[in-house]
Amino acid sequence: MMQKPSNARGTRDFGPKEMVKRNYVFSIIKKHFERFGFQNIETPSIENLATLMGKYGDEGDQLLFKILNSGDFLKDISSNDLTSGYKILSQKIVEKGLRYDLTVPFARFVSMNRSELPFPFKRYQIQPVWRADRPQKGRYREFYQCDADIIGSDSLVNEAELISLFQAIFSELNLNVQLLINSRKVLTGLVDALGMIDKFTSFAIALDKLDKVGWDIVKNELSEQGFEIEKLNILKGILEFEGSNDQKIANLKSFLTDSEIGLAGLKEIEDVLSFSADQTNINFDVKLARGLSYYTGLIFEGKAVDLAFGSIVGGGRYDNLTSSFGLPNMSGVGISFGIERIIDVMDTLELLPAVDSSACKVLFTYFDPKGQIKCLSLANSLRANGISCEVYPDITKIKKSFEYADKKGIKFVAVIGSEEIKSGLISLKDMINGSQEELSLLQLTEKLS
RNA sequence: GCGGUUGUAGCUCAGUUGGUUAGAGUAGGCGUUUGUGGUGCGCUUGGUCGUGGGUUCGAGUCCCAUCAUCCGCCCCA
Repeated sequence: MMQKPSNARGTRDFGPKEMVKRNYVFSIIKKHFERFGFQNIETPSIENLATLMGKYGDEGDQLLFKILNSGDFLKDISSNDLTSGYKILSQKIVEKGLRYDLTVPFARFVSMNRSELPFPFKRYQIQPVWRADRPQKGRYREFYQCDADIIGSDSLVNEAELISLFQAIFSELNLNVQLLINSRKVLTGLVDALGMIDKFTSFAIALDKLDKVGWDIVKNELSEQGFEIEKLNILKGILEFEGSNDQKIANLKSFLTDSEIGLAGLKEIEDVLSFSADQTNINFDVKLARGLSYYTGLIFEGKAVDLAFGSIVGGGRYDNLTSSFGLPNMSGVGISFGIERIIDVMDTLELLPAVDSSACKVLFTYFDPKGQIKCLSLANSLRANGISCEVYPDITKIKKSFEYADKKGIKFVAVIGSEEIKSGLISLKDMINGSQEELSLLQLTEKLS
């Protein structure tokens, strides 16, 4: 019996129409990556599980897709192993996993190729990643990440370049965005000033959801962690402070006077902003925390202004990404474009092209075997001149080929019948306005070039 | 991992308190004086009602389970 086919959970097919839209966004991002001097690399979909495990926290480890060993994966398993729980057992029958992000494979790559790469090394990578997450709106089990990183330089010029890159890409995509920036050091300074330096992670997680859940919930969560109410009230004033980036920095300076690291963070933000000629869509936001634990310096996050859709860009500076692969002291900074969400947002705002600019321009059609042969050779002449075209494959009612061209959005149909073969001309019909004209091959080539 | 929503034709959905051969629109196919598409008209192919159990004389409709879906939460892009 035939069973109804379906996609694996959380995965999607992309038909020709979707691919036109996706390729449009991908190509613009790729173009700007290269314009800023980033070099393309790819890494395998499959990594050794040892490379991936422990890099994303306990939650992340659970979301890794694991690949069962091939062959008789049970041959070395004892009955004792079978009763010791899935965690122990899976270590013995699973050695590989699907990549969870592009950053960790990149770190492995840099560590392995350190002697051959030019440093600072700037790479970009656009590949799918997999997470065994529960799918939701804007969240899939297979999705593309689109990362650009600079590793091996701690200059703030790199941060400034990434901000320029961000602005260049969204300017061309014509999507209205805002970039929030902050520094992990400022956050550290804040926890320090609150006297709770050992609670940094809980503090960052609570702060990160302030916009979503409101101050009261964040306050309760922090006071349960042991933060003092009076100090939290002072914090509230800082978080709610409104003004220009410079005013916010000045305001925080007075609060962080005793925190060396906090002031250093503020200085970094000042410096990076001073590199940026256009600051209209850049906002210093103390509330920005970002979940990933490997960030150590400046962090940033991009959001669409016209549509609430979560963050569509994330990034920041990290100091020790490659140290777990045996390459210490490599400072890097990276930006990741959430391309699936960018596409979703732009699709909703109807900013994506509906027609394929690379589509065929002409469909050749005919009535008999003589016309068929003629069409094949005419098509190849056009192709030799860089014009994309196709030949309708079947001898059938001519109407069929017109419907086909219409559905595929092919703009012209060239008809070759006995009259055309006799005259040596081509009847070319414009499918948009319905007009028809007779052209020589030369005229046709010129018309479509 | 937790809570809720929804599963009927390729797609969007209707289907009254359980009651004969499960409907519509749209898409697809064929035709509409055969060398011309988009709009019209006529005909027509598609469904063991997500799957598996149960209650009943009788289940698309009620109950249980399971899978999928979408929406929240955790987390994340």
